[in-house]
Amino acid sequence: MKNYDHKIIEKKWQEEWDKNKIYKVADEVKGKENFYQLVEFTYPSGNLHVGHWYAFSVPDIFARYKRMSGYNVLYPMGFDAFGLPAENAAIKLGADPKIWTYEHMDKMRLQLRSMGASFDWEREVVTCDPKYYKWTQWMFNQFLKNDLAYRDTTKVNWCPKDMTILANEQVTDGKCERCGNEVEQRDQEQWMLRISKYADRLIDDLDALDWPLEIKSAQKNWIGRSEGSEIEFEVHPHPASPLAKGEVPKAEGVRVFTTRADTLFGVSYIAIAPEHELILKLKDKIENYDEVEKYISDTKKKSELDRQQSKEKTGVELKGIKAINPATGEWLSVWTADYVLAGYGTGAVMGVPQHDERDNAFAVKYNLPIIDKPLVDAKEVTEKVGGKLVSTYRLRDWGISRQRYWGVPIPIVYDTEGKAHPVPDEHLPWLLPTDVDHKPSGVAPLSKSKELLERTEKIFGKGWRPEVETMDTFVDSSWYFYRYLDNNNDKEFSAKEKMESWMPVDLYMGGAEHTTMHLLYSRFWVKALFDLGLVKDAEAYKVRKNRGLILGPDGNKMSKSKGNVIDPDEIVDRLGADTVRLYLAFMGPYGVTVNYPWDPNGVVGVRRFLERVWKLAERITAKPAKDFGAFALGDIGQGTHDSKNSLLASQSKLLHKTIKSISEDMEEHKYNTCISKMMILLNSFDKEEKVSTEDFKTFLCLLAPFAPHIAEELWTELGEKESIHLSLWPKYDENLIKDDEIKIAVQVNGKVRGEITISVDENEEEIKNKGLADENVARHLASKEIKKVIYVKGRLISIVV
RNA sequence: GCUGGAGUGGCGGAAUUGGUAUACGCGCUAGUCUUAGGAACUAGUACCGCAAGGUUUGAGGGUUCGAGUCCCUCCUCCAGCACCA
Repeated sequence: MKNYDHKIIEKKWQEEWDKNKIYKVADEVKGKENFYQLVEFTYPSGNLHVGHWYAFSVPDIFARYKRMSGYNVLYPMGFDAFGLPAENAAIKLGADPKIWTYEHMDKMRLQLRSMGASFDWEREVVTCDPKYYKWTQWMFNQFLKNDLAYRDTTKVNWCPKDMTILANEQVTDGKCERCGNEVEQRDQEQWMLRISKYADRLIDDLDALDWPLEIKSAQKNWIGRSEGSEIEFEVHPHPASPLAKGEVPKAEGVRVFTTRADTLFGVSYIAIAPEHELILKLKDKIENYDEVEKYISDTKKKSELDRQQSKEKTGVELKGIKAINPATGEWLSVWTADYVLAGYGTGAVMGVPQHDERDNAFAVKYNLPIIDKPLVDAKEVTEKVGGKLVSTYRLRDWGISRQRYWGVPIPIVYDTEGKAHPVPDEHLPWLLPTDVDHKPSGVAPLSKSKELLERTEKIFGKGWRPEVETMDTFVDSSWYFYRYLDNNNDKEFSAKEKMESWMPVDLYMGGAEHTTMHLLYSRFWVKALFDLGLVKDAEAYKVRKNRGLILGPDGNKMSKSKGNVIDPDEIVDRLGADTVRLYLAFMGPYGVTVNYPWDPNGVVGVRRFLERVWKLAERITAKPAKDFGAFALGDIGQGTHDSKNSLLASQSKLLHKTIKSISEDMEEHKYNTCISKMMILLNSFDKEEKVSTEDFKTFLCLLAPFAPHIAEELWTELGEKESIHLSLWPKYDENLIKDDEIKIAVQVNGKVRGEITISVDENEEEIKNKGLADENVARHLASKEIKKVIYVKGRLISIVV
């Protein structure tokens, strides 16, 4: 046998598996249960990093384990191919975003294949393919018809120099991250999806899901339901104000939202958001309107993030107007303050310095009364003052419009009056035009496409114009898992019977960073489809596991500037895909959000393990010596385990114990301990003079999900004709793992003082006596009086003196 | 600040879920082999101590025959959210 040359065997088997299509998945297989394992598909950045390996090759271990355990496993892969990097390449390098993206996908497909993962590539999904986004647009149309999509104005960060909208994270200290220019808040019309309508169900349906609690609570907090009261306070021009001119003050109402209606008697002022409509309405009655106006325009300069982060409370009193506390009839001053957010609740709060920290800070700063009144029943008082009990949410509707090129065109056209109409289904996919200039100019790139305009006029009539916005890429990833099931269907987004056989997803593994965005958007999307009768489940993911990050060797996040980036291609080239897979799985348990640093020595240690497996195989395949007789290597079948043969019996015992515990750890995604148990087994095999071929083959089966190439190679060397990956996961024999004799500890006052060997059928009294008789134990008992002797079955004896 | 998670050798981590703490791997030390070794193999390796023995799971307390695991107080780190009324 040759040396372990990963380059040769990995290439060979990847080609062989491809050729024989061993990972091709049928929708139904007689006698097998379907198992749908999903991982978040990747953006085609053009280069696979260690994070991708961790995200895809480690879950592949589980997919392979499930397949060997008799399930019909679907483990698909695709590309989330729309998005900003392609467009930035277009702006910077003059690249065509489509060509850029498709070239990157070609490159990444090769890199992904080098993992030796068991993806069924025939089911690949690419979100920028018109065959895919036709259905994204179709779903948008469905939502539009059912009042789940609407047009509204929202505030966005606008960089006047770059003439582009910025995400919150692209704004630092109110300045554009790229050019350093001051960022403005600008009103932007956009298409919105009514995720807020689903807020209650998105919270309540979490209960039935088998998801980690931390994800559930993160989503709950994100949605942020709070139950409280809406109470109206009358607002009057104050009779004493010179602007009131003796008129009978006319009342306006300001509704406040509070979770503490029980503190209504302690209200000392009212504060409204600077954007609140009341300010304009009472413009004429506000004595210090100039000052108020200045405060409002100052507020506009701050991003929402800045407003929320500043610790300092600021505000301006609206002089000349007062509010009345509906419970007490007392006059209250009215303020505008930027700590009150227009988008949350009603955009107005009642200030209760006695019971709220922020209100207290505000009251102290502006010298407002701090009123200490007894609490009342919240429900009762709400009703008494004519308020109502309501829930309010932190979650806002989802704005899906982007003024970008490389995305799904929103399938809307406007008639000559400017009224919006959906592009009828027969014209879908509503294609992304190609004749655009990518240079940012302050308007959406699609507005410069002649082709799109001509298409629109040709179909709908002269004077009609197309929507020029594209969709947020979170839309694309909200439903991709349905498309894997039926990726070539041009009649439906996915056939009902295919969804019937596969959905919901049995296991969804992904990054913790997607907990509140992707995962929540997708849950909303599924519920909307469900309500429209388009899918059969209101939740798509039965089990979700989040994963952590792989850090650089220095314990920091990998980044080019820190120079701590591990290049997987280089390591795969040097040590092999099997080694990288095994090492990533060995670092720690999967499915917990813990970050592990990459240890360049650790990965070599794992390679060593595979080398030793290879050497053991060499011993086994070597020509058996003639006089080995009944024990000849390679000659012992699984049926020949015989307790009279002590050598093989002890070997089998460990083997079967290992099968049992690896199977258990697999189910909990503790791949690290699976590997350590394989190492222990190998250590024991190495010490044996003889190892049966059957036992070694069983070992290879355990190894196969982790290191699929080397396992396949050695399996074939041992004469097997069919792929190891199509064989069955080993079963353990309950009788073989039973111990007749076990060692138990003997404690004196909680400290281990001895160890005795007992046989399983010994009775408790005998065992206790044996323990007391142990030499070292007896020494510690000395002449002390024994108060109690406790025997924990099969574990220990505890003696109390 | 709030919420969630976590603190175990020099390092990544293990611990049958309240029952012999430190499995497995890395690193380190010594040795064997070698022209050489950043290879391979063998042995050792939680800490203190020559030893007997003692100590140890972020700190302190508690429950228990027995606590890394349960309870209370505190400290530190990580993640998410953050003036949410």
